[in-house]
Amino acid sequence: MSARMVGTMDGTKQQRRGNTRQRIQDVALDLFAQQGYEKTSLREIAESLDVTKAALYYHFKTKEEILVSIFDDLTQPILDLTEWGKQQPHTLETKQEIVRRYSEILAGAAPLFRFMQENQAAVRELRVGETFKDRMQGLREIIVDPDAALVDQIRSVSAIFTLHAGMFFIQDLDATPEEKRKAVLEVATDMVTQAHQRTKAT
Amino acid sequence: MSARMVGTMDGTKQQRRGNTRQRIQDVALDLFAQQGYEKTSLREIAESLDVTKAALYYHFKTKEEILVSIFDDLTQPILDLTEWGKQQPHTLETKQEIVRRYSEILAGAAPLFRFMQENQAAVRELRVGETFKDRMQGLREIIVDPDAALVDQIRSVSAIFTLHAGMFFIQDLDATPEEKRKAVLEVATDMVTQAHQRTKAT
Amino acid sequence: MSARMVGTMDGTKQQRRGNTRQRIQDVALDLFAQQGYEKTSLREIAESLDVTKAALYYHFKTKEEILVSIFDDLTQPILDLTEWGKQQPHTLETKQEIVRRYSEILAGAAPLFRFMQENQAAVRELRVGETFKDRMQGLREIIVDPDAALVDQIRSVSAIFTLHAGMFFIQDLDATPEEKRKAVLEVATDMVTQAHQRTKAT
Amino acid sequence: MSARMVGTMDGTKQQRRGNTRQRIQDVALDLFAQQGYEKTSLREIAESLDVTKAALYYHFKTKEEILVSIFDDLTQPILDLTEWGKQQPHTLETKQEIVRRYSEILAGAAPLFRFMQENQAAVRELRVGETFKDRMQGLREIIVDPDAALVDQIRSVSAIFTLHAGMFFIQDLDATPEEKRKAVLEVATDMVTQAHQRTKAT
DNA sequence: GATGAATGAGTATTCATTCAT
DNA sequence: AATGAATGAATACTCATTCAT
Repeated sequence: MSARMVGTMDGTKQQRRGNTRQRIQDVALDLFAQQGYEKTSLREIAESLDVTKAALYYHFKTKEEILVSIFDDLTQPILDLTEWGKQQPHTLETKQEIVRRYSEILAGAAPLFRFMQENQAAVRELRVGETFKDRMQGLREIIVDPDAALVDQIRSVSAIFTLHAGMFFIQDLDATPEEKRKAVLEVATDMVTQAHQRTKAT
Repeated sequence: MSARMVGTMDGTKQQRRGNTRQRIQDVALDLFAQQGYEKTSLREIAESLDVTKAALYYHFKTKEEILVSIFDDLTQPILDLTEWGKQQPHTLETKQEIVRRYSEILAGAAPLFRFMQENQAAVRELRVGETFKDRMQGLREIIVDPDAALVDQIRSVSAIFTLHAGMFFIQDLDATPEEKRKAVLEVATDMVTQAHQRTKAT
Repeated sequence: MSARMVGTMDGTKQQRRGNTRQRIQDVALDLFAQQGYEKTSLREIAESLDVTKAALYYHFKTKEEILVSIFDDLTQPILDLTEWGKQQPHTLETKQEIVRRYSEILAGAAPLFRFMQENQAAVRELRVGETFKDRMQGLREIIVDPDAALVDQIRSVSAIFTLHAGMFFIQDLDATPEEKRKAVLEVATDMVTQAHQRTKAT
Repeated sequence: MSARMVGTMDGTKQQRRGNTRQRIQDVALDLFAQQGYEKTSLREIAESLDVTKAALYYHFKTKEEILVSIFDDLTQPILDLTEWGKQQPHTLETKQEIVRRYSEILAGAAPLFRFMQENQAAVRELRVGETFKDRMQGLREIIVDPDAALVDQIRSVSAIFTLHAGMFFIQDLDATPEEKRKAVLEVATDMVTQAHQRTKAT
């Protein structure tokens, strides 16, 4: 269920060698995503792992740092994508490719993005809040043409939101996850395309 | 900043007539929206109003009930809109009108909707969580055509999501709030229109 | 169910003329007996009667005073009995008569005595605690012969305790309440008789 | 005064090794017995021990659990006695032995039994309430002959109550505690004997 | 690489009581 | 004869964090 698989080849209890840090991150992310950041207590995380709270403090300085560490690991791809995007010409093809790759990133770390979406208030005063905003801002600067009409700027931004929405608000639609992801991507691509073309048509 | 203004014409402290209940709701909504539901304590609300915590309990049975009361008051318009929508033919014009009116409802109770958006995790296990889901579901059933292609269903849902996102994620764009609202509405209308027309074209 | 019946001949809501004080006492005693003194809140009493807490304060100065008023009304018979007993010769017949009459008093105000028995800790630091002790002490002085052997003194005290216990700890025995009361009375009388006779035999 | 002594040979404050749990139980029982369960707050217990309230929660999950733990430790002997009694023939000698041993158990955990007696109302809705009832029921089944006349059944039950009463309602009689315990035991034994013989005489 | 024991600050909630109307 | 509005003090309980071992 978790973002990163923890190889537990043998069912023995003695698998906890050097991987405790990872296990904490995995369990924490699952709980954060399910119940929210504030509602998830360190006691809960510790009990889920069958270690003491103090053990968490051996690996992380604070509760926030657990989140930060997960976040940093899992949002690195956004940075990479932005970096790549900046070096490309601002063509339609680039934008479409960004949208496509972003869709993959989202799918690859769904619990984290779900968490970020559903805990904006809690996350706002945490360091990750700012960082996330910055990373998203980076993406925006590539996708949104500052010379475009307001409507088209919004169309571009909305393309990204559509991807986000697609991850969580569409679960009841009647299709396989993969079909849905494809369809969402198509809609988002479409929006970014329309925005681009209308701008160039001016 | 609050949804409903509490006229305090005179600065005197002795204005505590019958309006305390309202004042609690107003202050609570502001704080919930700013800091999140969990992070906002009853102590904080009470201190903001210069009353004791016990006074809050005279007016509301629990913390949750404060939220519920605000929510019930402020989301009634969605119910009304859905009711109206159900009685209309499922034409393009109806859908556009729904989008337009929904945009107005959103603008009219912005702090609440911002709160709901940013506190989904916290709200999920509260009664308002379910209720909100239900109310949104009602809207969806009018706007989304079950016979439409998957992409077009997504386009419709995304239109609504765009309206929501538009309220909070677009603040840095360079335009007045009213211009932005108009533009967001235009994009959303456009999406719903495309979804409708593509479906009918089949 | 309550100690004193409140004539509610008509089912109308308007029966609350001058009897509110009484109704408070009745409801309070029932709740005190069921849940204990500490666990019964004035809110609960008020809600049971469909009046406000403040109304209770119109009739009684404090929570304790509600209990005191009930207690004073209902334990008067013990005082009367003691008064009567003092004027009698300390014969066996007198003691037996005391036991018999006390059994009736107990049966006539069962909820109060149950309450006193089950809430000794709570009642100890209330005025009624002291008062009750005093009243029981009065009875004891008549029934217990100071010249009797220790065992026989205990036998006498235990007779009274048997009456008390008989009211509540014997509910599962297979007999009608009236049969049980009679049987308990017989045992108690027997104990007091044995105590008396052994003493006189010396 | 407490049931179990906590050896604090040195008066130093730094004795907090592994005995905190025990100290909590001891202090709690003393306070519960003195003031009642409801009236005794965790703050009070904590302050008596010079630790914080949170420390109590490290050792016990709830206030009730403190009581349960004390209760379980201290009423185990009743279970043992019942177990023993079940394996014996239901002779007079067995019943007398049961009464004798029960008297010792009572004396050995006087504060707890005093507490149970004086806090029946409070204890009724706690787990210990049910458990205690069950344990007493076990004893009763051995001592009370179901074929005996109602009076004799009551006589047997009353024997047990006499033991209880003996612990608390006889403090003002003029004799040493040990003398009193002996005398109470004699009375109780007598009652059980009479009940037994009358039944067999039939 | 962890635990056992504890803390300080906080939380939502409840209670008996007051008082102007 | 009673209410509406409020208070001050308390309660059981939780949390993130610390630190000696």
